[in-house]
Amino acid sequence: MATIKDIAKLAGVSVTTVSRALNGYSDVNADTRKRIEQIAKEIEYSPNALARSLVMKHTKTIGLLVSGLSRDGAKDNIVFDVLTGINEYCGSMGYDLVLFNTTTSKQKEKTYAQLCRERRVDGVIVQGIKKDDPYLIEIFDSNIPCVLIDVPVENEHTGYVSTDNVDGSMKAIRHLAELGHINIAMINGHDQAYVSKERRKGFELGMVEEGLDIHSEWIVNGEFTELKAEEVAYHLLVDSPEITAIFCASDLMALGVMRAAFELGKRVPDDLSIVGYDDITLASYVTPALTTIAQDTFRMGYEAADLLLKILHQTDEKRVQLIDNELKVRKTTKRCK
Amino acid sequence: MATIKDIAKLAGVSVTTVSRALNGYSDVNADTRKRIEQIAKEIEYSPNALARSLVMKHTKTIGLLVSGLSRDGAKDNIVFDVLTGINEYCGSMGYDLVLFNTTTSKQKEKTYAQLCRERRVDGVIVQGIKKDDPYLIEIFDSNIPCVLIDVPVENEHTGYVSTDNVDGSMKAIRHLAELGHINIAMINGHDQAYVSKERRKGFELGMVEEGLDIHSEWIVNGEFTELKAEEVAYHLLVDSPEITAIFCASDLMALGVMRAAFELGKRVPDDLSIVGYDDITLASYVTPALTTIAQDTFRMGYEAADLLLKILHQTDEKRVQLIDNELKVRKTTKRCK
DNA sequence: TTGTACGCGTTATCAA
DNA sequence: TTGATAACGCGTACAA
Repeated sequence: MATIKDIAKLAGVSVTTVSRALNGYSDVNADTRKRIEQIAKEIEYSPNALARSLVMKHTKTIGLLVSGLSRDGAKDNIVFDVLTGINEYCGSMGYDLVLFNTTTSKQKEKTYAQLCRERRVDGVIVQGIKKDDPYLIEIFDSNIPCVLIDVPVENEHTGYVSTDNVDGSMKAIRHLAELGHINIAMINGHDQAYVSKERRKGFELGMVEEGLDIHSEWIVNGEFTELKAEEVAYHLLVDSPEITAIFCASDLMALGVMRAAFELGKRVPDDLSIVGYDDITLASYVTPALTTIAQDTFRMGYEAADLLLKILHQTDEKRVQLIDNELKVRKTTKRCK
Repeated sequence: MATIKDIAKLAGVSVTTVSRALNGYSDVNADTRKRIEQIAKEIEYSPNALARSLVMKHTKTIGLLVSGLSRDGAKDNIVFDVLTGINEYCGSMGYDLVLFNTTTSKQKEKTYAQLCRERRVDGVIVQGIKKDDPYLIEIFDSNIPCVLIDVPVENEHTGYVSTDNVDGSMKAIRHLAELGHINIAMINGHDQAYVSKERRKGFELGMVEEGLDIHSEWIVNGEFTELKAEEVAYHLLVDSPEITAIFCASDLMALGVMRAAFELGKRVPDDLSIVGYDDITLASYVTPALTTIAQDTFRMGYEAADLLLKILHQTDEKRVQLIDNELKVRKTTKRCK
């Protein structure tokens, strides 16, 4: 593989001159520059990013730490959407992405800092991390620039992007209340997710705001999975048939609830109204189409990358970026009988 | 950031010894090794992969060239699934993934070889590339180990993984013929995709095998998009109401055809049977659930990574890996009236 | 405008 | 069992 040394030899100049010519420095003769560029093209020279990074102290790469990069993560397209957003912005800024492997046990031995430092990534974007993940402390303590998705951590070198999950949930409850629903239940995710806490808070705030009673036994965890949500919703609806509406902390769980309702012979939305969260692709394709709180996940990724690069270049003091969410009324909610 | 030099100083030995100790060489005193490891931990040393790669001539990274990494690529979860499969295998083998940016115009100036050589990736996996993409020639001509998804290119250093698209399509036609369908149309993708050619061939072979007439005007391109497929299917069904079944080269397009049927007041599957291709997540969630030819896209990614590493280490002569596909009969196909 | 010399952090060769 | 020393490919003071 060709190096600047080869070019130097061929052009009869020193490597310094070649380096300067190729990097667009002004203090190099126009003729020599042209000659050098010509030769570079001829021998198909590509700069060695490794060698360059070694001396330049930056790699122009962003590390990606993604938990949901597993087989069933495909159903909700959230991870993918965020990834796409990150990719879009990073690409436009000349940064490449490296996917870290946190899934396999082999790599799990490595600490967060080790992972990042080995590859010498300039910064990291973290997605799908749980509250009790040991990485979280490391992220905070290390001095590696980092942006998290949906996990509020703030620091000199770390920030986050999220949506207003409290407000989003309140929108859902308001919508349900407007339709005359009083007995509203909630299927939440799990206690290891920050969004779950927020969405529950929004649920409760919304209920209070609307003057509705909160039955704490009507708030159950569905583990963010369709199956578990189906199961808990089934029992919930059997035990408390007076429930007329369920707010779910994710669309996937809402799908599970729809199944449970079907099994019990309850029609959606006639007998049971359902509101989801996320607006995944499936939401608008299932029948009936799911009413949900939409998050612009692509934009979350895009803004995360933007925020990270700003932290990197210290061009901004901002450490938090909130994205709008929006109630999308479709076919799973209806006026209470 | 700590280096082996720091450790050497602290331990009172040479860098050579440190290097050997940390890399598990046998010719180093047990005591010194222990001391070195101890110090390494204390000062939080991580090896610099850049420096190592510079001398080792390999980076333990695989480059990913993905075309469908765009916002609407989320609907069909194919790209994501393949990515997950690649990630799974590479992770288990200690390889990291770097996502190349081919989408943005800025990076589009770079040639394939430049992209790969700059980052010094050990190999590349290419997905979603079209027949007329200039990269294709480069992939063949360069000597960079590469595995393509669904593009038959074979070489000393390049191979591919795919499914038997001819056979898959024949399965679809056989199924339709068994149900008594005679007037079968096909919505294909576009001419820049290899799979389109294959699936068309399978369609035709299947029709011949079943003794059915092929109407060439009943084979139209839907560009692999839902919208375009809906449009062409609409016209097709208006012009030729005798059509009772449509085979689509992708599930997304099948969804478009379902819409077209709905607009025309045709019931699926009573008035029109539809078979898709891919078995994306949406396929089993829409109503009626889509009959389709399922591809194990996760496995395609997994096997692609496996094949690539084998080419890399020259442990196998194999350059092609075919994955099974399978007809999944659901609710969009029915006996012809 | 150009060249010399050094350093980035590592591994590898050879000699001690 | 250990240590100098030379690479790897590049950028950059400093000198010319």
